[in-house]
Amino acid sequence: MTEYQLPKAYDFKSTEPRVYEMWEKGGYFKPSNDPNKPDFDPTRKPFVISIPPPNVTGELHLGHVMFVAMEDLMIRYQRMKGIPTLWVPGTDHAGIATQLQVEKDLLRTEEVTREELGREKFVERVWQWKVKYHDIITGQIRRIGASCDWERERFTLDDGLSKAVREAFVRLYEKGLIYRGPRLINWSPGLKTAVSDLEVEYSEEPGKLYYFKYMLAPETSEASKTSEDYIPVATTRPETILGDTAVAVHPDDERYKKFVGKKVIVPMLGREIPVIADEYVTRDFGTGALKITPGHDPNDYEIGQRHKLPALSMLDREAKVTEIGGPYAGLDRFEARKKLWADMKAAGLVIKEESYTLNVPRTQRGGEIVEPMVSEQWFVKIAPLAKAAEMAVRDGRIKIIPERFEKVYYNWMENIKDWCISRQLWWGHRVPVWYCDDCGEQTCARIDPLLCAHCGGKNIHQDPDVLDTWFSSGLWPFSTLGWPEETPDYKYFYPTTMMETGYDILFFWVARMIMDGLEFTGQVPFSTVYLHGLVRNEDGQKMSKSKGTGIDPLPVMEEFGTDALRFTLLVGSTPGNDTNLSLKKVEGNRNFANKIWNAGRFVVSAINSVQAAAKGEHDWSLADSWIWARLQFTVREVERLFQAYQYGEAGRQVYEFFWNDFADWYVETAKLQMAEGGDRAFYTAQTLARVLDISLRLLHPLTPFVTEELWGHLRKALLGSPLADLAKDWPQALIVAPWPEVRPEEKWEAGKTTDFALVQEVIRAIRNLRAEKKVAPSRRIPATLVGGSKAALLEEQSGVIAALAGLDPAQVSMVASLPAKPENAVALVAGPVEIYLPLSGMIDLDQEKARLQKELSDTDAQITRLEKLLGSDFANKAPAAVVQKERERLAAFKETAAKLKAQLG
RNA sequence: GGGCGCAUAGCUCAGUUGGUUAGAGCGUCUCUCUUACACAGAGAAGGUCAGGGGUUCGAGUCCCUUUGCGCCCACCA
Repeated sequence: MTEYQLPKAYDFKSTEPRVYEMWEKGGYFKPSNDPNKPDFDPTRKPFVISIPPPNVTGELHLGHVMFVAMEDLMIRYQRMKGIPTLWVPGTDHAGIATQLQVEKDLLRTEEVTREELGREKFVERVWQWKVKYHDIITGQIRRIGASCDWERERFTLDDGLSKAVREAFVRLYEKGLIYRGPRLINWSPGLKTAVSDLEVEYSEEPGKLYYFKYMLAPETSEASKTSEDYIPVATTRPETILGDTAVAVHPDDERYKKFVGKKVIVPMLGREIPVIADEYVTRDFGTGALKITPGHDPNDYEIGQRHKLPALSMLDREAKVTEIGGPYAGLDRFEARKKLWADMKAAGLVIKEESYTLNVPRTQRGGEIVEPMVSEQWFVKIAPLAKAAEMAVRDGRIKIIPERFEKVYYNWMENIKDWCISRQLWWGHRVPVWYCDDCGEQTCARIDPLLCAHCGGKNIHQDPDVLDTWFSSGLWPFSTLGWPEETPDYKYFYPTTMMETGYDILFFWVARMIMDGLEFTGQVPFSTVYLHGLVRNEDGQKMSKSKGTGIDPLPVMEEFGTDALRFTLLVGSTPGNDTNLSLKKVEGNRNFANKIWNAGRFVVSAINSVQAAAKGEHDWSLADSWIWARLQFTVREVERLFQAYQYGEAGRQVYEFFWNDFADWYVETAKLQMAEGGDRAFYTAQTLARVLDISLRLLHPLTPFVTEELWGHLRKALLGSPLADLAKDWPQALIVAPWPEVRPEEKWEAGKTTDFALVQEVIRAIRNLRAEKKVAPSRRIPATLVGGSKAALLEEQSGVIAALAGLDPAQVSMVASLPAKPENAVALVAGPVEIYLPLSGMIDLDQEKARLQKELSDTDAQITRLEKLLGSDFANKAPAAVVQKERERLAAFKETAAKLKAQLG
């Protein structure tokens, strides 16, 4: 006999790393059908996920745990179904984020700026950083249990992906979809780079609306010298007055009609600018007159284009006033605002200031106020790509879950603007364009050129800018598989199956992958997009490192185990909805993992106690049939819910099955059956083992570590026991054990589940009364059960009932009927069963009567309700099955009522 | 300005083709160291499913509307 001394509490700390190493070393993460191997079968359709690559910035957060939990669940489920699965891991160089971190680090530790270090040296330092933090983050992803194929790991800046980026850029360039030019872009003065529209976040902040006078220029003011010699204008950014090139009014605005075509004087600078008419102006906002700064405002820029106004750059890259600002040149934008306003006040040009709530644009990364300015940048002409990407979702080639995000996606695609892809950074893919100093032409090339493609001159230099991080991320699903090469991996695993990520990067990433996938590979990059919600803290606040409201996943995993955290995130969420993580929940799920473990310990000890195999067919007890039926139901439900992407609900169902049905009820009855010994013990151990086995398989995608560990013990225990046959075909590890299927051929019957439910009801009724009457739990009491049509069932189950309800087996009598009501006994009614507990000395007759009376009136209320229901149109219009169900319930209630009435005499 | 989500037990949340006694965990209360587990077991209390209207035999679930909270997009100076 093999004995296992499993520890009382599941020790996840030592188990998790050991189990993960076993998986990784065992090669279980690699696809079962590898196109690079000789036995490759191209007809087997794979299931593929590209990981959302974590940044190499060294911050593990709950978002990572969330996507690993979700994707690992999907991958493990498919893998157990025998489908070749590939989960491609990797990391993202994360241009701005990483460069900022390294810059900060350098300044802190060595007190050098990147400029002092120089580009080449700085980039070297970032690579060093990358190596370090890559190891940290991938170590942490492993720690969460990600079963991805690490041998296929990629980095957005590695050679292969750089080649893919180059290829993509050149193709777009050659197609004319990439262009360079001066445009109004979002400039981050702190980061000193352009950022895309998506990287700008707006926050409501208190500010002021400044009203001032635009004086009419002298030579045209003759006619209205005395009364109307200025146009009142309002602005939230007075410093931009320095860059004004017009004042606009609505063409139909009677107040200002006479000014249109005339000139006004820019305060403090004396420049003359025209008054123009444009329908963009809202008459009833502010003063109804709008100052136009084409160089520093997107709307003004457009108006400027329409009216051919010059766009003056009155701010430089550090947001200091340029020489355009005359006397204010060199001042910071906010100092300039103050000084200019003060000067205007002194000059009598100020009308008033008003409190005003501003919508301030700030950069997503640095957080400082973005300054719109005109700058020479690279852009992708996005409309053609967007159209195709929109269609792919509209025609169903890509499905987004939850569906409501499809609308959001369409809306974005339809209103998309060209994408500014150049960044004035050093860390990233360099723009593959060279400028010729001789002829001035551009050379865009896949391989670094030595000569100008136009004049053949040698004096060429590469564009200093790098590409937006998301430019390379957009290629991720195919670049990681070898594109642009037609590698075996690319041919077999692309297009991928599932894109699972947070809804917050739908535009940043998902949309761009779809556009790029269609453009470069001619195929959708994945067929399903599953968007999970964001993980918030207990108060529902967005977790933020700067605000200190974040929960660090590592200590949580340290305290409660990875399974507990994963299970909490999966079960606590519905697709697309945010979830608040509370440590109480994680603790509860730690308890669940421990429950699994301990139920497993019991099963293993039961297996170990079996002396010999039984011969002949399996003899099913009522409890055996019931638990098996419940298990089959759960298997079917989990399968249905997994298919419908309702992972949380699936988790809840297994949880309930395992804890309530298996651990609380079946294990308790199994103890009695084990005690019988002989064949009964064998069959019971067999049922325990089979139910545990299948439960562990169902749970494995949700709680991989504890299930793997326990399953290993179960397998070993079985193989060393008379039950060895059960496990003889099992694989070495649960991670590759076949996914459970419903097996209806077994000898259980649906009717048995209601029989067991009745037994449970009888037991509960007795327990309930005992607790109510404060009968000591250790006290065994006599009972008489009147079973009516179910008398035989009660007789058969009397052992179970007695043991679980605390009855004295020697004083229990099961009868079909009683000639007379027993004296001095408390009566209970459980369905068709009457229970008499002769609790002499404990009965308060009036109290008893009141209890029964209440039960009767509750039952009568139900009868009345159902009779009314069945007498209504319901009987005609509702489906027959539903009506039938209600009829049966009514009959049951009537029976109970009759019994209760008899009791009350 | 446009769009979306949420509002269910004290707390955190499930409840996905509308089916009639609305569930769980935590917390609370009572009891129990019963040989898998006190990270446990047994029992109990607790909800007019935000308000109003409608559709239907039947609404937590579908439609309209009001209120409150949150998010996304756009960015009227």
